[in-house]
Amino acid sequence: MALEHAILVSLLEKPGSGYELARRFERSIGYFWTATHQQIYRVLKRMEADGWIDVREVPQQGRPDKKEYSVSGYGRTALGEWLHEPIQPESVRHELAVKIRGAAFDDPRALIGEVRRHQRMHRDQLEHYLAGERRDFGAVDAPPCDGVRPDAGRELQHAVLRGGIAYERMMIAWLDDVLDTLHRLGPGR
Amino acid sequence: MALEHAILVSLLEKPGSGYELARRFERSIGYFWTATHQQIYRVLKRMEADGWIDVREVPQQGRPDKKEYSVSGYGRTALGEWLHEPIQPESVRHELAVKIRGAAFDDPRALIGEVRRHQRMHRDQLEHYLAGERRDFGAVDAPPCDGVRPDAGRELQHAVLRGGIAYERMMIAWLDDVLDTLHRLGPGR
DNA sequence: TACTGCATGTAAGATGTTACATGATTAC
DNA sequence: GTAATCATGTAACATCTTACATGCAGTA
Repeated sequence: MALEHAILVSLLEKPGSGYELARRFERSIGYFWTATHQQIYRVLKRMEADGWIDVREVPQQGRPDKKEYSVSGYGRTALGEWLHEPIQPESVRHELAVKIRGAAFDDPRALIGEVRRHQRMHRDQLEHYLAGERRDFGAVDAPPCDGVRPDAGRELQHAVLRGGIAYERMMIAWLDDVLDTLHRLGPGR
Repeated sequence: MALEHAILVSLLEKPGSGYELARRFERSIGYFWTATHQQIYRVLKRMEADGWIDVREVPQQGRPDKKEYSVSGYGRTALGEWLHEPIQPESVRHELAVKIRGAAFDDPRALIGEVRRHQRMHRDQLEHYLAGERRDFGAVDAPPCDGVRPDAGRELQHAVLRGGIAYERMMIAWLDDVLDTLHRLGPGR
């Protein structure tokens, strides 16, 4: 029941159409919460019916008109309430871990290519995050100047991005470990 | 479409009933793939109908009879095929990350307690993993003796466990970073 | 007597995925 | 002309979650 809330956060950061939200869920917020455009349109309708968001028809030239959604006061309250609720344990799905354990019943070395492929994807994602960090948060971490209030949104987005970076680095290192293990084991049973 | 395969792996490691599988999905394999007993019973039925698993009625004394499932040759083939398929990108859901970004539109400091709670849970999970590692894989990493074939299943389970350990350590460190950030930001807008 | 563990299920509803559908503009 | 981008949706199906349901044995 949190796609609604992810959408609220995204619309508070910047109002936009269903299409634009779908694009954001392919990057940025999508690194921590995925959704397809079909889901988004369905949920936007419900949120509008519930009064969490307002719509504004935006006529455009050279491209189809769009509906720009923004968060209503009511939606903001709903987000606040959600923020104060404790999170319940998330359901985990690490398909690669299941495959690694399954490899014991097959030829373990057959997984090597797949693990390498994943490692490459994680390296790419890390590069992507680091490029984003350089672009959006600069290379130097300037110490906060006295009297200058740090921008909470920016700081928090950066903190989340640092989490993504730490995750990718951890995965790359772990997959090195897995590759070592797979190489040590001979051909399967 | 991978709960089937997680069940195949678990049943290959050790045959068992639906109830026992449900318990395993609360520990061990459950650290990488979650499932409730309702899901498990439903999928076991389908797998049996598809001939992936065999059932054996086991009468018991002092407790209800159970159905012990084990993987058939056909199921083993299905697992092998799945192992050779490339994994497609998994859908991510990090509710805490969404909340952290959302905190910019509320009082960031209100999240501190929740973040601390998560950090405690990750510390507990780390302790749990480390205890399991000591118990199941011993404190010393004995160098492989010549001629002694390492047990693939054991080695791979250990590799997956090391992944869990690395993940928890990364999360604990990142949440320290997040706590620093939340403290630096004053009360919300 | 009440609770916990073992053991198996059904049913309803929410959510997520995949495929289909339309139509204009812009770039190659 | 062909493909990609912008923009919005519907429909069917699969999966997941939550609640309900049963019944016996052992323990506090």
